Amino acid sequence: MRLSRYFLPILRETPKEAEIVSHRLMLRAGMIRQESAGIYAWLPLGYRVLRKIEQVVREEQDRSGAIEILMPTIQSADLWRESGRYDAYGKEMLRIQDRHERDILFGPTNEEMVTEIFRAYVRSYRDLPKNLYHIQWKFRDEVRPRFGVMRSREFLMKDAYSFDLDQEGARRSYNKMFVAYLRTFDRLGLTAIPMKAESGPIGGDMSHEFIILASTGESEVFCHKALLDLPKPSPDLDFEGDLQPIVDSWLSHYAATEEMHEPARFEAEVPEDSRISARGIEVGHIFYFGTKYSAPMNAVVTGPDGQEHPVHMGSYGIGPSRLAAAIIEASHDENGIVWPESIAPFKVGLVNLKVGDEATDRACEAIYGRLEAAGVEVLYDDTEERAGSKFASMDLIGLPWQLIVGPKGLAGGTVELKNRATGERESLSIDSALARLGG
RNA sequence: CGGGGCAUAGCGCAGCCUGGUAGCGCACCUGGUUUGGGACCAGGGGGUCGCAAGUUCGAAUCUUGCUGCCCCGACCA
Repeated sequence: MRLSRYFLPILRETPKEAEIVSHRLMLRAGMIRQESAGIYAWLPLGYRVLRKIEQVVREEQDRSGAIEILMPTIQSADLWRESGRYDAYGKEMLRIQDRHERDILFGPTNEEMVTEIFRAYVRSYRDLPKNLYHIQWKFRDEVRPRFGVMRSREFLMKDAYSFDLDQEGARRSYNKMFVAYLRTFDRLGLTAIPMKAESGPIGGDMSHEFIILASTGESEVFCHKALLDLPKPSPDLDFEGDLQPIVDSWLSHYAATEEMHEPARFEAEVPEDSRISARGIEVGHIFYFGTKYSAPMNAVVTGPDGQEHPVHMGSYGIGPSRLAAAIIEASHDENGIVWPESIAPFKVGLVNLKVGDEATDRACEAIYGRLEAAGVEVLYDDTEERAGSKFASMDLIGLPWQLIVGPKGLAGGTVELKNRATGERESLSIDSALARLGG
């Protein structure tokens, strides 16, 4: 992509409403535009990132055996009356009427709908387990949206729903998601720690929030230092195998959010020099809720015993739009964003330091062409800005690599390759620079 | 939902107290000089001063109502 033809509205000054660093950087880097309180348009750079996050989430869901569907954003109130949640949900739910004055709503979540879909088709335990997920916009009318897309009213969520014959099966499904989440966050460049969460009316130990540590996190969290260095499950893991040992290895260390924190246990179980108490951002939440929806909504299957059983369900959420902000919170410096390569909007920023200089233009065009041909995502700054301004913009938008081409280097047959994360710069020949970038 | 604050050009702000032809910086356009970490000079374009009513000869400025947005707290992927 040529910057001169792209739509990248970079702000030099920080809009005053932006309080936390990710919000400031997303606005300055031209990733998002606020349209209403807690409602954002995704501009090209932001949208590229969002799609990449979505794709990583999707790949890991698929790998774990979950199956993608797409349910609507608008739901009928009647469906929610079946579960009793239409009255229970409160003002967070955006309630609307259509032209026939029928009550409808913009979905804050999809348990009822997925249960309705499931019960319409599945009759036998032989068809279980199933895990259906979708990645869809949700709306929760937060009293006080804030921090940009970190806590917005409209947000993108991946929500998966598992169906099993009994609790034992549900635990296996739960474990798959647990492991899939570890892999997902790892691929996104995040160290997410599963922490025991409020399990609601169902009780039990199957409810965890995945938390990343960040100074701007919303809640206080406590955990054992060892959790930061536990190995992540590998891509060739057999999800049909026994995942309990992996799950147990994570749960064997103390980790809790404010609400679930037990100071006495923390002090007893964790040696003083291993205690971490920090702020955290919730980036995922998984929980088992048994027959909470299947029973009232009559989602039943026939078991091996010939009897009908309400299915045991769990639901598993990850917020890609929130993750975009969370990743920035975890990965930035004073100059701007530092994208992990897995979700960077472009891999390389090609900086032409002297547009109009024939040799420089020619070299840049050649490099640009070769990178494009090799399928390397490149943003080519072919604008007539000054060098300093180009450097500042590139640092701000945080592409992992900057390939800097100017007359001085070219005179000696070199270009400069800068690593955004480390700041390290190397003078290389064009060929070896391209080789390094996979071009 | 309780408490506080803001609304003036795309962004950041001044002007308001004490009413009298709307300003600054950045960004944008033109010309010139510059050119490896956010250049300089000269010229230029752009604003129903959030909306509505009131007071007044005259309202960005005073009064009232409304709307939007932000911050602090209680709640949430």
